[in-house]
Amino acid sequence: MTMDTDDTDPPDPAAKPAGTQTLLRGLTLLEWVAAGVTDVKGIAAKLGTPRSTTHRMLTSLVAEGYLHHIPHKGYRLGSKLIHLGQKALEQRPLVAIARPHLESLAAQTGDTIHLGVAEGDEVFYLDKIAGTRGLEMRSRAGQRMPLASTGIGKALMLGLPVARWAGLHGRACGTNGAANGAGDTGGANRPSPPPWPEFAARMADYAAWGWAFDLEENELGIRCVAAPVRDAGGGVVAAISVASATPYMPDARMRALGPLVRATADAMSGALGWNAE
Amino acid sequence: MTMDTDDTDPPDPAAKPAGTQTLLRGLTLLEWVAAGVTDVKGIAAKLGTPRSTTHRMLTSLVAEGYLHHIPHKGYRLGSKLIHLGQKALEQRPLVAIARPHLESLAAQTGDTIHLGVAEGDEVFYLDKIAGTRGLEMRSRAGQRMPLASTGIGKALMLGLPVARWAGLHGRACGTNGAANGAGDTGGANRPSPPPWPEFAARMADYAAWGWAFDLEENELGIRCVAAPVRDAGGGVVAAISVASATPYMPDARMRALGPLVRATADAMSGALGWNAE
DNA sequence: AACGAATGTCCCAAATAATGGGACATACCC
DNA sequence: GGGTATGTCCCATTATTTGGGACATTCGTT
Repeated sequence: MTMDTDDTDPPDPAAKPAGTQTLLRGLTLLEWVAAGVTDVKGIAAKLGTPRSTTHRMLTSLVAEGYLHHIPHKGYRLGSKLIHLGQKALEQRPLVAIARPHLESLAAQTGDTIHLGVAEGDEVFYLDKIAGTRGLEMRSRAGQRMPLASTGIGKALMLGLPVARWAGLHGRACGTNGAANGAGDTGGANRPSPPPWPEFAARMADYAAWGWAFDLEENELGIRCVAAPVRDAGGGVVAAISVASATPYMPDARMRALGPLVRATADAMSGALGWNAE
Repeated sequence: MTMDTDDTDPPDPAAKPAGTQTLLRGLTLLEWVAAGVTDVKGIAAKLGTPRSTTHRMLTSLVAEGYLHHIPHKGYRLGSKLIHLGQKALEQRPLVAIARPHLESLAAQTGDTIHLGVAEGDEVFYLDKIAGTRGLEMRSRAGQRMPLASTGIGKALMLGLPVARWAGLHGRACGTNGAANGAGDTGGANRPSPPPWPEFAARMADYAAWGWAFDLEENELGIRCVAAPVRDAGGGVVAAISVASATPYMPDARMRALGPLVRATADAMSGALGWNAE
């Protein structure tokens, strides 16, 4: 038979303590179809249900739009699933999903944690957990910053076409608060990112590592390590970062933090449906 | 955004000829959650099942990852649905075939590109490539819209019998969200298509040209140019469109875009086995 | 601090809803 | 034309669900 997508894909070996056999079976059926089993016979086999029963479910699912039936070609996932999937994405309160991970990271590092997404050419902070090191960063959820001048921003840029990097870099250098509605916090002398050649070189490294640094390029005295968070589509939808005062962030510690931050970001990605492939 | 707990959203009033009550109920439950009903009581009400039964299904669905349960906040769609939704998209060969063409169009125009198919009296968006003009359209894959009120929809109508045009036009005017599964997020004041005589006249032009326009008839400030995609059988199976804010879409540009969009659509048709007669 | 509303949990007897074994008619593949 | 995978229907049997209720909790409000 067609050895398409291998077997053993969506096993769903779990024990069913439930009292909803039919529902769960149907759902499992959908998963097998998602895994590439498209013929009645195969599905019945995977499910362990007789042809009769299997076919009945199949028909119902098609009638409701959860499956698409191509006469003599087999079954495919239907458009209702596309719709639900999209809704699921929308409903996912990123902040809520992220919280536990952020807290875990905060607990492990003791530093300030940020969660942000890209909005236009800027980072938009969605959440923040203050560090326990005494000093407080004046960042806050709801704030914006140029993408190219923050750790989170650079992590987010890893998900953008490389062609845009130069432009974003330029914006971060020149535009020091142009038409930015946000009342600037204070110090007018914001540091600038390094010149383009070096910036590009660093970004290349960050891309290779899977996490990014910020070496006092945005705020003097503050360094941070960030990593991108991906969703089911593989696109970067957010980024998280661990930031602290330079004294607490020697080079060695930053290098050590990289894998940890990335691992946390990846865990979040998983919660969003991402599958490393 | 805020998930207004609308009513009348995903009714699914259909008659259940099936022999799979439990499965269908569970699926309907998912749809209500997608529509924004997040509390047990509300769901039970919508479903017409007792608290006991409802809760049992809820628990099973959560256990399987189809729902996400936030302790005292209610239920949300789970990540398994995000996954299935993604797979559903992947399984549509059309999406895969279309991608490169859409990307090419996006690169050439810099605007937002959409791919959609007809489902009943509506357009079903399958894919979208956001434009590079900064502004973001709130459309998304998995969404539905009346056929007669979008550029893609009109392009799709070119493949339907002329006899149905009037009916579809009427539906787009009157029905402001009938049994539409999409919880509409915003303004209730959606523009209407032009009166029938003029609508018909324009459609005739579109048919002659091989592409269609949308002049802020669906969304104020948004104009678009669309063209139908045909398969080997010659039937219209999908449509693509280039959309942007009115300032970027002066009449002259729309006229120029027509041939380009159509050429891209034809290229896709070719990939699907279509041969211009 | 107390109270009411909404939920999370468990039980269980009844009966409804799903099961699965078959018989047939078709549509394809070779 | 023979073989095979499916689409369709039936039906008696029984396993699967159902749904009413009692409690323990938790939360928001008074």
